[in-house]
Amino acid sequence: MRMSQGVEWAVHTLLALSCLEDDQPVPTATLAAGHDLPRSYLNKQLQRLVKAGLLTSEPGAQGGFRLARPPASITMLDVVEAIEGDARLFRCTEIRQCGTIGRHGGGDFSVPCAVTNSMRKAEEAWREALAGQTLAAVLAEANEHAPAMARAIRQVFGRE
Amino acid sequence: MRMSQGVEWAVHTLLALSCLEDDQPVPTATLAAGHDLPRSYLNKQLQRLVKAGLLTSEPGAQGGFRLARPPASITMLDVVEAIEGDARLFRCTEIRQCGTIGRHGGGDFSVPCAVTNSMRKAEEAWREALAGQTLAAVLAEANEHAPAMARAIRQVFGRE
DNA sequence: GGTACCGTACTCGGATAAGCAATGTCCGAGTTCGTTGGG
DNA sequence: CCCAACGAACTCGGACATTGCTTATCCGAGTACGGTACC
Repeated sequence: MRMSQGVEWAVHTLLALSCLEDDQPVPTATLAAGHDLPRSYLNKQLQRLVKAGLLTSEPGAQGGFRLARPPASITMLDVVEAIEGDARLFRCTEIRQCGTIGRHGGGDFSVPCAVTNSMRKAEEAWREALAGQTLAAVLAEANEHAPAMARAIRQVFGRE
Repeated sequence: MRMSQGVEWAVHTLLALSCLEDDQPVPTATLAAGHDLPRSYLNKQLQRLVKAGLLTSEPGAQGGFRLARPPASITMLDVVEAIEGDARLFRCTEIRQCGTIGRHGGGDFSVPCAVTNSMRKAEEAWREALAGQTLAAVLAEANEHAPAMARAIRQVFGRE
């Protein structure tokens, strides 16, 4: 049970895009070089962010990606769901209904399984914690310990 | 990012063992038949529960597994960690230090990455929610909608 | 000189392989129980 | 009749294949820009 590495890449890439003050798109190659990531694979993650409505893409020369929404309206949950999908961590296969116990135990199978309920509660706590943190908040915390980063990004991306 | 199916098996198996009132061990074959699970693979999960101190095992004829602690002192987090390991969902690879941005951005790399902090907070909320639910509580909820289950389990396991 | 056309370079996008962990299966070491032979 | 030794059956435990997903890569479709020929 490990989160895809693409989530880390996506968040850092979104943070970098958040530091830009203009709206010019940034190509995958530049974003990948920004953190030494494989270009083509990063591109796949960015495509997912586009499908989720977090980025917009521009084809052709001088094309690339740009934020579709302000960082304050993008939550960590948005990013995780964009990359990982909205499937839940715990998938109930209803084994309570199977086997000798399931056949002889009876019970009301229309109500959710107690095990599933328990797992679902914990997962909701996780999702709420993710939804409560915006990209802007994470960026603010990052800037505390790396105040020069935003400007460096603009320079590396050829914005200044 | 999907939780191993073994977690579901482990919880249901622990619940079944919680319904027994004596301390006689139950072999893997019986537990597997209880929910129509592959016997050998379930055995692998049970081994992990033994290593985690949730079960004790008895070799030889009339051997099997029994609970090592009362259900009220076993939390959902214990079970998840026993099966999945204690590794965190999000693994930071410190890409903030890599690439053109990492090299030019500077900043204090001794403090944890802001992205990691954000993910860690959410994960802690998840773990606390899991730790706040005991096996006994889940069993109580299950008994509400399946009051005959406990006795059926004892019968199927040859206890009555 | 201005404009329309064309070629080139660059971009995203999805289709296509490789690696690794989760899943599933098998056989061996060890223990208990029943049996049998002896006292 | 009681006890000890033996054999067999049963159990866990870990080593060995297989599947699915994550990771990684490549090439094609489409677009913007620069140059060039024409009006």
